[in-house]
Amino acid sequence: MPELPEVEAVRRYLEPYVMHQQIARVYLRRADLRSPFPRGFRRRLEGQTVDSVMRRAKYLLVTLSSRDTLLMHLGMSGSFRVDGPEDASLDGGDYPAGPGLHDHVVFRMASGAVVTFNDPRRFGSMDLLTPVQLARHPVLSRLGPEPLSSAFDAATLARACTGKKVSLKLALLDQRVVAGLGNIYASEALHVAGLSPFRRASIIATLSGAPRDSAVRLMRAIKRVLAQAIDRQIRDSRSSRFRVYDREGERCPRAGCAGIIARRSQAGRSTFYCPVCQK
DNA sequence: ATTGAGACCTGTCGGC
DNA sequence: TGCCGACAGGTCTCAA
Repeated sequence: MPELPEVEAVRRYLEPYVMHQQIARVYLRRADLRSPFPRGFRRRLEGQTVDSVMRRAKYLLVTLSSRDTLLMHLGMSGSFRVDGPEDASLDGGDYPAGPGLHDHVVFRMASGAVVTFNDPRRFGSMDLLTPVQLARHPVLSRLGPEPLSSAFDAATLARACTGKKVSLKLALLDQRVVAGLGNIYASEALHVAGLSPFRRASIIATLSGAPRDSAVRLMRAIKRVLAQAIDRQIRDSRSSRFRVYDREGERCPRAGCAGIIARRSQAGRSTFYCPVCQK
C-alpha cells in the first residue's frame, strides 16, 4: 500500500515506539531484501539510539546517535508492526518462537518493544548510510519536491514538466518531478484536477514563465488528495476507497458528471479515469 | 537525455 | 477443489 500517505502513516505509527529509544538487538532472518543488507548492518545498529524518524518521498529515514541513517523503503508489500514488551519472549535466543511468514527484520528496542518488518514480495529495502553517503545518495539527491511542502508550487511543477514528452500520468509517477506519488494517487490527483492522464505532460509547462491554470489545478489536486489520504490513514486504518482507482465501470464521483470510470494501461500499469470530465 | 520494456518476488483472484 | 494465468499500490537497469 505504500505511497506517500501510507508511508507517512507508518512513520507516525513507529515514531513513539522508537524515538529516543535504544536499539538493543537486530535480527536478520535473511541476507537481503531487494538488495543485500550492507556490511556491518546489525553491528552498526545495535546499541544506537534513535534521534529522529523522518520521511522523504516514500522513504523512511531513521537517524541514529552514531550519525548514520537507516534508510528504508516498503516496496510494494512492506509493512511494520510493533509488539509490546509483554509479547516479546526473545531473551537470549534467536528471534523468536514462531515468527510470522515474511518477517524479515526484527528490531528489539531496549524498552522491550519489538518492531518487525514484514514484506512478502521483498521489493522493500534497507540501507545504512553515513552522513556523506546520505548527502550524495543517487536516488535521494535527485528526488523532486515534497508535494505537501511549500517548495512544491505551480511554477515548480510547470517547470518540471517543461519539454516532457511523456503523458501526465507518467510524469506524476516520475519521482524527480514530484516525490511520493504512486499509481493510485497519480490517478486520483488527475481526476480531481479534471485533467486527462493521456495528455502530454508539457501541457502543464510554463507559459512564458508563468504557470498555467492547469498547473495550478494539478498542484492543488495533488496536495489535496495526499493530505486527505494521510488524514484517512490516521483516523481509520480501514483501507480507504478512492475516487477513480479500482472503480472501473462505476459512476464518476464528480457532481453533475455522468461519466463512467474507465481503465487503460499506461506503461504497463493501470490508469483509472473519467473520460467525460478529465480533459 | 529521455523513454519504454522487462526484471525483481510472492500472493490473490477469476476463469476453466 | 485445483490448476493456471493475469495482475498487484515500486524501483532499477538496459537498450533504443
